[in-house]
Amino acid sequence: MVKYEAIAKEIRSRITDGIYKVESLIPDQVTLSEEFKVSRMTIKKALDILAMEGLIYRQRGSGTFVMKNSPLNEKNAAVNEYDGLTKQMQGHKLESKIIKFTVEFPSEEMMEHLMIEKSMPVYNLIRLRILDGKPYVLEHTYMPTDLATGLTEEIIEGSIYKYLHDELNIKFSGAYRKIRADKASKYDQEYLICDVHDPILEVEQIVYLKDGRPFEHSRSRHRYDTRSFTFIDMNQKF
Amino acid sequence: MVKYEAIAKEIRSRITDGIYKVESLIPDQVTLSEEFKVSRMTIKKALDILAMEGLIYRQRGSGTFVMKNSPLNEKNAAVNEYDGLTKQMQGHKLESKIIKFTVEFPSEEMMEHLMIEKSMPVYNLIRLRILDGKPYVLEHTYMPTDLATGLTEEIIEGSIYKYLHDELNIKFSGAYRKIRADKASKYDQEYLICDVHDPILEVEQIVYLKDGRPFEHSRSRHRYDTRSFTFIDMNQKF
DNA sequence: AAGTGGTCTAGACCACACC
DNA sequence: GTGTGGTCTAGACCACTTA
Repeated sequence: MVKYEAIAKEIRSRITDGIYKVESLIPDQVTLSEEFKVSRMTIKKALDILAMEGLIYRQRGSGTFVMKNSPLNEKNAAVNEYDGLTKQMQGHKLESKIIKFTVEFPSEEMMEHLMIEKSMPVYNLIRLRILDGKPYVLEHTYMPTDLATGLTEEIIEGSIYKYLHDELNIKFSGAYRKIRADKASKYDQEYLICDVHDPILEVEQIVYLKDGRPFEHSRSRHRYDTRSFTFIDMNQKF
Repeated sequence: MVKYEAIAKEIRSRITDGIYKVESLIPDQVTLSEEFKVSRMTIKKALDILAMEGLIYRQRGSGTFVMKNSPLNEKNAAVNEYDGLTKQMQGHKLESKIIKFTVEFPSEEMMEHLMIEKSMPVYNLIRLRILDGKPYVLEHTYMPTDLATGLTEEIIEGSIYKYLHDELNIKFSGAYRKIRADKASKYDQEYLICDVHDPILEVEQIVYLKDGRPFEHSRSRHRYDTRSFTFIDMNQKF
């Protein structure tokens, strides 16, 4: 681990352990650089991380404070979802029911989303994810066959992302997401076991590889009463 | 403007103008530092910004590429909302209809969200925002009276955030948000002019001041067919 | 005036990819 | 080996707050 990450980790635990108390000043950057025997730039980089996490707040001329933080101390499962549900839901029983698993040529829309030619086949996958025995989310996923090669029913019954990571050594750079509310389709009603008039929370997602190629397009449809998305925006310019 | 911001801006326009073409290498950091006559650290800081925006991707040993970007070139009104709707919706006609504007003692829930005592009065404000003549969002807002002092009907008919910024010189550090789908309440139906069975997209938001104090709690309820939230997560660790 | 955090420099070394 | 980006340094200057 690099120095600034290690220092950020140490200071973070001092905050959560109460050594640096809420709403009080922490030592200034020069003092910290002497304590950790690093340059001030390195200390600043460590503090940048904590500021992005919303743990501290810095004011030119005054110093660095520990933030009052109501939502931050909670385990905030922020909207970082492209590492898959399996990883997020550790400690829960997560099952997958495969509803559809085919290979087909892409639609116009999918050609655009995945930036592929008509001739590149895509996996078309519909999975119902069941959390602790209850229907949780219905996922409609498209992946180009040249990037997610060798998918089998066995793999997609478990964790696709584990397979991609461990077997194909695929790395992601990030994702584009769109969240909206929608009416329940017949599909939603059947598999999520919800009423015609129950709202659905849909997350449309395009995941990108490190080189910028789109790797997956999916629409995840959630029951309105089992899922919400929380996140934190800190340190934006005003 | 500081150097690295100016350089980021220049490189950003070279990308959007097609001078640096998609999927191709851009000049290396040393070359750029010579061109802009700055140190390499400053170039790196400029590139950090563009990487966070998802415009470029850097690979150790290889260089810096322009990302293939479908959603990124679009005007992505990301989820940075605490600077108010007025600022975001420039070019559109935005009206506000005040439905409720009172001062009251906080509920247990609001005491917790805003981290205030029972004795600190809060503004309770309900506004319907009307975009280009159509009902757009119904906002339920609570603000402590000691932080948002001097609110009047006149102010809240326009831009509250402009008042806070220009008159009270208040600065924000960020916000906590939760997005969910919900059924339409009687209120929603009446003011957003929607059907009993239309889903609602609700954004719950707590905005924080620079010193970490909670400044506003709001629930913004949107028609499901007029609003979605898009955002980009880039450069996460995997 | 003193002390704080923010920026910037010039240079060094390292990790990694490619040849 | 060469070239790339990532980290780190020691020091400088600036912007800002507080006294």
